[in-house]
Amino acid sequence: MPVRVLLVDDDDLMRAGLRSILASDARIEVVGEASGGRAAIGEARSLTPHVVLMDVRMPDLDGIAATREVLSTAPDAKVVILTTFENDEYVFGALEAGASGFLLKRTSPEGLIGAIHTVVAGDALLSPSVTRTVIDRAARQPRPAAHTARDLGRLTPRERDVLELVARGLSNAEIAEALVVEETTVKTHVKHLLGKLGLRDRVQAVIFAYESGLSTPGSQG
Amino acid sequence: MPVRVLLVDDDDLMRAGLRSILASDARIEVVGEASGGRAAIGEARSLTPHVVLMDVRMPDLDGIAATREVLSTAPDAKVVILTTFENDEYVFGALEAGASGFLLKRTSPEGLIGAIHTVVAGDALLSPSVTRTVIDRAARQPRPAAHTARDLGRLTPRERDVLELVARGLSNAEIAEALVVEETTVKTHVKHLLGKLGLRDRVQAVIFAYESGLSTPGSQG
DNA sequence: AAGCGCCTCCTCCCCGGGGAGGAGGGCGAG
DNA sequence: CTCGCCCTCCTCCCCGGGGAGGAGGCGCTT
Repeated sequence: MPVRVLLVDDDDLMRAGLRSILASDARIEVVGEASGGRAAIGEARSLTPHVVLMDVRMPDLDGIAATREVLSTAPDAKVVILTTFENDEYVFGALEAGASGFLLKRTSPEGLIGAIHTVVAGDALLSPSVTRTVIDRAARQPRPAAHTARDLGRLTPRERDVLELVARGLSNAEIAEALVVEETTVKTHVKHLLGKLGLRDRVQAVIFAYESGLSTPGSQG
Repeated sequence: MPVRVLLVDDDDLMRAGLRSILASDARIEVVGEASGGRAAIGEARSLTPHVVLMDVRMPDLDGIAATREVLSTAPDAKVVILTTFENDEYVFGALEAGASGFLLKRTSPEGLIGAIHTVVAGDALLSPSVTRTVIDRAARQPRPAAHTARDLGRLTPRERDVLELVARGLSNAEIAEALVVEETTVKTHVKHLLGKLGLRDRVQAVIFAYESGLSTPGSQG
């Protein structure tokens, strides 16, 4: 039974190239292609590939977000990021999204084929130069976080107020009391900020607050 | 100019085997051997190898400590850990000590030779199965702190598991899936841990996790 | 004047989550 | 052996919170 592979890249030529490289291994079958993140999500669902080779930079939805989506609907699939750029944001974004591999496009054809078999075996793999940066973060952990500030900027002042209180563990009723508005108003603000930040519920909002630096450990008892 | 390599392993046969493998590559020269950590430190100083292949389990001084010592006196040297055991303590100990690679002894001869050239190029490299654990730690993050131990200590292991996933923003259903138990079981654990910690709901549990150091900013996206 | 974003508030609806209480099995300590 | 803790799972119940949709007022820009 061959390994089912889905190719995701906005560049037609790149997909064709990958297809021809993978054709050299009889244990690998390319079951489909997608030229964007949105399409990839649909294809991943309908084609049930074992491995998704995913580009990062794509017009409609980037590879990181697409990876997150694909894995949420198909947790058994393995996603290998394939990109030209070695970029910390990409690397950690991809890994946090659940990617099993992060390869640079300068990888050899044999390396790519080997990578596919490696991830189906349940192991992970990174390009050597990427490994360096990952190790640095695993050994001692700094923290970048740049895009979260941008997301916060999308919130209105009132929404930020509410988020802050949500992150303190207050209920909607308590927030309403604190801000001297009705509870329904609070619910509206919460609804909006969850939507803007792409979060499911207030639990994830608390996590977001801490991860983005809006809240910090020690800021309360 | 060949790559100068120092072999460190308490097993004579292993050193002989490594020597013969490396002999197949003309770009590599084995300049010395050591059968223990203490000896390795001295040899590394006098022989100025580019790469040290270091075993972990050794009688007098283990490979992790030896790595730390070697690199403190010869920061330009690259240390590659070579071990039979894939052990989290070894892996992170080695990486924190500054090792450039962590290979299992089941690595192929070609892989070993490739590894040496990889690290001299300034890159790092891990065995695939090790990569998996390193990624997990780089993506999510590390350890509880000491002062939470009192409160956390009141929780059963299972309750701590659940708290950790609650703090990641998972719903009860998702936690159930992750732990392979029924949702009702998860609800029971959640109920108990909330009671023990004196918290009202899972939102406050997330806050507790961050404030206590169980979760840390940077541990997720 | 028209349009837009923000804040405020509303209703209807549904679900996830937490409370209460109970039950069986495994396992270690006394 | 028995007691007690832990893990597992169950039912019944209720409420908080989030989704959908709408509305009025205010102040900004065009």
